[in-house]
Amino acid sequence: MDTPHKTQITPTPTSSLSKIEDSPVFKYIDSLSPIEQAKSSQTDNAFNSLAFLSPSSLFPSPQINCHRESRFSVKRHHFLADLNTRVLQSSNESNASQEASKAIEQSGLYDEHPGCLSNDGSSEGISCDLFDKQSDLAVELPGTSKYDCRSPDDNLEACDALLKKTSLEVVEQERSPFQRSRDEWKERQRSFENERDLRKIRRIKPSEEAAGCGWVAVVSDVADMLTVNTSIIHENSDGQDQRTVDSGTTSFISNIPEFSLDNANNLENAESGDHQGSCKQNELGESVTDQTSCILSTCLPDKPVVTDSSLKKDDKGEKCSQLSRQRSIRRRCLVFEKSPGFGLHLNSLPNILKGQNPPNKSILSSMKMGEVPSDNGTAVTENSSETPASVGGTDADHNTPEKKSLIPCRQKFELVEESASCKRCNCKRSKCLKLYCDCFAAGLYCIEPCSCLDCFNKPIHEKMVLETRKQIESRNPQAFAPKVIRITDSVLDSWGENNKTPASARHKRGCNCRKSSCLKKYCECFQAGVGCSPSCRCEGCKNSFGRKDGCDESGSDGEGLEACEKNASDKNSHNIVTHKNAEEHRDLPVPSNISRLPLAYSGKFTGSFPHSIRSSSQLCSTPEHGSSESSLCQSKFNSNLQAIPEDETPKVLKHKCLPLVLKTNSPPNSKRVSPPHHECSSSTAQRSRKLILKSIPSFPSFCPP
DNA sequence: GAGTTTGAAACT
DNA sequence: CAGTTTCAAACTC
Repeated sequence: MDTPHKTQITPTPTSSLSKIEDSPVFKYIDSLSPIEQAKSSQTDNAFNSLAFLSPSSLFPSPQINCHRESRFSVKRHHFLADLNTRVLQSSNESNASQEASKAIEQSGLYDEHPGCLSNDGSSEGISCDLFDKQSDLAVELPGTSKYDCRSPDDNLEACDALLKKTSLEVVEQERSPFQRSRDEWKERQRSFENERDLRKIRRIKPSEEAAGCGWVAVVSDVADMLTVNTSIIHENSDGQDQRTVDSGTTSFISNIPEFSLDNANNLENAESGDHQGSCKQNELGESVTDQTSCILSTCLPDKPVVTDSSLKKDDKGEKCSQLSRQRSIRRRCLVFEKSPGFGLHLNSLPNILKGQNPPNKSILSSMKMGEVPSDNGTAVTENSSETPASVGGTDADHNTPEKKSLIPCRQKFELVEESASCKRCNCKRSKCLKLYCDCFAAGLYCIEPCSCLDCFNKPIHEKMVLETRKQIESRNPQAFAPKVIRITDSVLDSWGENNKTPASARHKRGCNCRKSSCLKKYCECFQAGVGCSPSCRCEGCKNSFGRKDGCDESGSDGEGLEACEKNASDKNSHNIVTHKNAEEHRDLPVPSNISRLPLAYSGKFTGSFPHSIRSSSQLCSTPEHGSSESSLCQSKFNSNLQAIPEDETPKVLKHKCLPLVLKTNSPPNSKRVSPPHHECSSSTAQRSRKLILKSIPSFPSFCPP
């Protein structure tokens, strides 16, 4: 590998691919070398600035943070203990000159297969802190290595490699606390920087994709990002080629520059070439078609996730295929990390959808992003709001809970961002620095597809954006929080047996519609595909997904339904999908044979993309979502539900706001928090209140923390 | 594509 | 907090 060029480093938001060579990624490589400690603080400074200005920090979408946090914690708990043990065991074998990053990564791997090493449970004298911190790093970049360690053949090899690496960890322990601390900080900075670079690279894509956000472009884009960890997979799983520096970042370095929309093959080759000669050939032999599939697979979790375990290394080809899938998984994970504030904000949903272009693209994305087909052919809904341990009960045999809980989420984020790269806002006067701007509201920078004027919502105006954001948040802490949250069935029940929507979600603050009867996308509830709740102040609510007064949206309400269907048929009739089967329905409130686009497909999207995206199970757990009638309409908006951050719900649930939240749900400064309108009969209003009170115990607080 | 409608966001 | 204005998306033609 080429010697990194160390001098220049401060990547600007507009840095190009050419700068990658000068980018932190290379620095990261440097960091892997033994002389790292001798580096000056200059690097640190650079990192500091970058770290704090990175898009992620700039758009610290609450849900994102939450997600990360939860994810980190989960992983840590899972493998820290094992790691400690492992380190002790391997300390005797120290022949290491391996990079810490690899060790860390391995730790993640080990997490997946603790059994690959004898676990005597001893953890004497090992600093838990060290691993704890390393684990963080591991999570940030390649954290998902665990996914790759699934195959039996890989396990042993990976474990061996892991043992080798641990020596480094031991060395780490011997260093002074200060030094360690500093190194750890550096590591973190690098992680951020790497992430930032990835984003930059991706942001360059839009221009390249000028043609219009073709699905290929999007996929490629994703793949491009995901490339980062590919080598890791091979190295970890094969252990045959340890020559490379092998940190995720390193791999990234080698691959990204080579990657382009045109040479996805190169990408694949580069990934597999060093480690899997046979596999390489195999992949090559599969030609462009396979290329696409490979790339797609990277975006699509379903296959890898579900079928991995079932894969057998019967032959190289099979093995290669497996690796390819594993790669996909990793990539997804990485992408997730990079995502800036995912457009969970309701405002973002429309944009995301609007950007969808060709149906095929959408289909591809949808089919793989949101849906995680089980090996039995059924689809498994995402269920990430659950704790990893509790997720994915359907096929735990295949995958660890974490797989399900994490991958789908990442995919969502990833896809959202990708999709968001397409057409988005059209602000004329807000400078895209107000919540009027969908991009800004979603925590995203405006990019080429936007038609905005005088836009300040760009990386070059980071400070301004950040300040504005802070300002808005100071006014309304929930301004950038998801507008739609999941609610529990019990809450729904408390509202009234008939007030269930396909998705057990509701607009956090409720709508305030007066003329649209909550039957048009003017209504945020309707737009999100959720029913109105008692917190809505709408007048003449006819929300087909659930009226404020508790009227069932299902068949009984001909008018609402009619409107819904009409609306759905207007532009998206072709998008209506049919239910798959009862089994799927059970998990997938809004079944669809097509997309499961995790990203929110809001009604705003009027393209040809097939809707139907089902919402995550967490969101739509109600079994009866489906009156066939409403399902038609519902399918159209299911995707919106997906916008609900996987981890948001838990977070919300954590908040112990009073049950009467419906009244207090509005942010401190929220507008239009007037009492429910009188259109609805007072009796119904009262009933709603009573119900609310009843729901106190289980009602997920809508109010901010 | 232009104009209108709508309701959230912002402002007073 | 309520009323008004601004804004951009949704909608209509």
